[in-house]
Amino acid sequence: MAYNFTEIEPRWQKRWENEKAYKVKRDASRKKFYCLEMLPYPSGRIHMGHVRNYSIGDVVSRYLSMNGYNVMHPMGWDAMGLPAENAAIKSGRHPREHTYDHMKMMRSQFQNLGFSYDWDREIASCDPEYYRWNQWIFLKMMEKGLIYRSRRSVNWCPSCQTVLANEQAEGGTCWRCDSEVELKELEQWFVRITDYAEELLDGLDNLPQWPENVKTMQRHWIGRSEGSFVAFQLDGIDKSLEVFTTRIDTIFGATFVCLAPNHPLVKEIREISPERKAIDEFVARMNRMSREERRASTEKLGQFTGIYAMNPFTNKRIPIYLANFVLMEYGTGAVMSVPAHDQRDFEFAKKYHLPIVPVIVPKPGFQYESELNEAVEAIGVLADSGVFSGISSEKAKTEMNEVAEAGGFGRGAITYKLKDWGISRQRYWGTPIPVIYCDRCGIVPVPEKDLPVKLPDDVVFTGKGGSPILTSESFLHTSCPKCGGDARRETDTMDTFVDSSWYYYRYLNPHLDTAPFDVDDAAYWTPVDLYIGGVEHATMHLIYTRFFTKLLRDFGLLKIDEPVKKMVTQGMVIKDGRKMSKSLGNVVDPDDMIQKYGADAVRVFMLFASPPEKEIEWKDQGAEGALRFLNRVWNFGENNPEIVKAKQDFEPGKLTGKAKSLFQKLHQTIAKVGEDIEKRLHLNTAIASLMELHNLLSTTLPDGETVQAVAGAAYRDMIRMLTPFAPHMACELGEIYGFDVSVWPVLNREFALADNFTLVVQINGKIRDKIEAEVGIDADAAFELATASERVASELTGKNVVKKIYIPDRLLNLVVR
RNA sequence: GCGAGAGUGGCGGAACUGGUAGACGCGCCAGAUUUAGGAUCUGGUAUGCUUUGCGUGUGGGGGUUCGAGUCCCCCCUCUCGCACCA
Repeated sequence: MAYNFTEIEPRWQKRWENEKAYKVKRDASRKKFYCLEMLPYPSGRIHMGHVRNYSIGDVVSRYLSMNGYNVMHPMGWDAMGLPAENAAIKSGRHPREHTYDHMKMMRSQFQNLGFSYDWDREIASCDPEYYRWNQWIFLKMMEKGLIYRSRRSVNWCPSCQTVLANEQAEGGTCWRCDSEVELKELEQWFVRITDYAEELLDGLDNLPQWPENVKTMQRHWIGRSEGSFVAFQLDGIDKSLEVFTTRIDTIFGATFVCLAPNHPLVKEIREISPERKAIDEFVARMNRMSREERRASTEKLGQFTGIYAMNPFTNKRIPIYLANFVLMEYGTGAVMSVPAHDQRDFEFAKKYHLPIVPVIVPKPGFQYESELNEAVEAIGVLADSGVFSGISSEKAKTEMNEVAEAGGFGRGAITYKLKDWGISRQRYWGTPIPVIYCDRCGIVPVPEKDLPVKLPDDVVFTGKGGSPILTSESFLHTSCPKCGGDARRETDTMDTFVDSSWYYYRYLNPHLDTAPFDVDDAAYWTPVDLYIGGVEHATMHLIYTRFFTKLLRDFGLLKIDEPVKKMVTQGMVIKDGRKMSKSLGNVVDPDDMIQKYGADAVRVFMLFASPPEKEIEWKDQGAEGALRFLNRVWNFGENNPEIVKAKQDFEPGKLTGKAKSLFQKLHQTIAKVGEDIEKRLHLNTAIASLMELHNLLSTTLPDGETVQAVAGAAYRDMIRMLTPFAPHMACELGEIYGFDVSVWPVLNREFALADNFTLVVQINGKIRDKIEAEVGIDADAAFELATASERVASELTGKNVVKKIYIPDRLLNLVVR
């Protein structure tokens, strides 16, 4: 019978499902492996990126299971979020129905690919039994003082009267009605992730198995910087203004101060300023500028406020400006400007004709020109800096911090670019934030026993008039847990990044109703040994999830500091050199491909085309090639059943000739495939070496019983090694020919050693001959062999061999003069 | 601009610690089989030349070394990330 994947694949899929073939339990007697892939958003259809991501994880899971590991390999759904809510606005269907339909469709697509998930552990983040633990964690954080409320601006559509997500406000207009989007400030909930900034940064050093680029991106994202806060007294009002600087050593060169246009002090300054009108105009102008406009231009724009500040070190009066390049989000939203030593300040000073005073000598003997062309940003030795003149920048930083601290006008400090995590969303399809507002008691957390706070069903999805939750009377009105009086529920829901920050712990006990997960199970299964997903999550998700692990550890639930031992980011699947997208019309549908080539061939191609971290270009011809390979393997069995079933009655040590080299190749392949999967995850070369083995097997004509017996053994082991890649076909072949494909072949390195090698003879580094030689010969023997070659000998006549370099079992290089 | 990574046949890629560059596959060419096509099988496939051989060749230039795709320096190109972070 020809290889018929259409019949074979569904049959095995059904069998795996019925047998719960991939169900796992905690088992202290076995070594565990937690293999995790990023859970998908249930969009309804899987795409090639999913196929690739999950195929990689499936190979590792199956391989390690075959090697005796107790492998946890779960799957679930990142099921909350905006798309379902948008669909509800369009169709009127409840997001829940929509989402569960999608999950069902995608689950069956995953099953069509033959992935080895323990479906009994499936989770969906929209299930109240899941998100109640988001709420539980929120309450714990509240208890620990890690939650606070603050104002933050959101995109607001004045016509729909609703908050818009960034992607709904692209281009500055509302996605539904095209009105111009405004910024509106709302009270929102924040998590103090910055309390963990230091640990999140330092922890990166303990993750040797994470890609360097991901760690670098996280370091930049966290953005630690050491510097100083310094307060500048305002002239004329009893107020001071705090700046952050990393270069307090240059403070004697500070000739002005700049504020972010939205700095809170601006309101007070304008009251007393003679420049009030100009200030208002400038602020309005800045507010009109969109994010893109700001990003596009590096032109320095500023406005004098008419007010002055006192430099606490020089006691000189310097002007205060508003400047477009000062960001309210970072530091204090105010900077001291030292144009001689900071390029931005320099450009600003040039434009507004402000004095430029150098106070750092970068190198001994350095002379400043009368007019600078650019700022001198290097550190060096201080000059014209009062008592600090003559000391180094580094020393000055320490001493000036001390002086500032003693004088009560400053201190050394560390700031981060990482900001506290705003988790409020004015949306329906998310986890309700478990808080109640009472007129008498204020903000009251929902008691643990009342969890989960479920999303209401009596809501209307119009896309107008704020969050749909506001339309639910039953949800809105409640009683205060403290005083029992009338109260109102919080209507904000959580950012869905909360859901995905800890889901892999819930897989351990998806139905536990007394805790998010069992502490002992966590001690056994965690950390995740291998996590595979897209690089696009290098910062947000992968920082949040590290943060949650540290939180849960501090709540006493975990004993680990980091959630993931080895992280792998896989590259995109592209088509015609471009990202697959609906608008380009180049989307390849996995279902179509499975139908055409079978799941096994699709998997093999996806893994064979490229190493995981690289981009991969989908090509039908590539999948055809993979199918051809599988076909050849199948047909070998079909055409040679007596070989495949041949008994393994030979002594490996006594093999000779073809039988011996085939057996060597087999063991070389076992070694190679194992290493490629385990150490480097280079599944492409693993598959290549299986192809090589098959090529040798099919060209080694079975002449004689011993060769036949070895060929049979080689074929069976080859099928076993194919199981992680093409599980349906491998299982089918195992069943047809009656051998077990659930155990990985045993490697014997001794058998992998060849008897002969090709001795490469070089003269002065150029290859002059290649000679068959016995493994293990010494340099003299190699030299003798080489000189016995006519070609080498002719090159040597009349010349002296100055040096012989022999690399055992590889190469002999003769240096000749 | 800053940071990270990558440049190897017609294409995807291999070469793991400096030691035979191009494994494996795709495509292409030739042959076998076939009425034909498809499928399958066999062989070939970096490049130049005066082709039993010799030379050149891993983005370009230099260097270290007996020996460099691999290490070092300079330059070019591309991809990704960050982007006025004081």
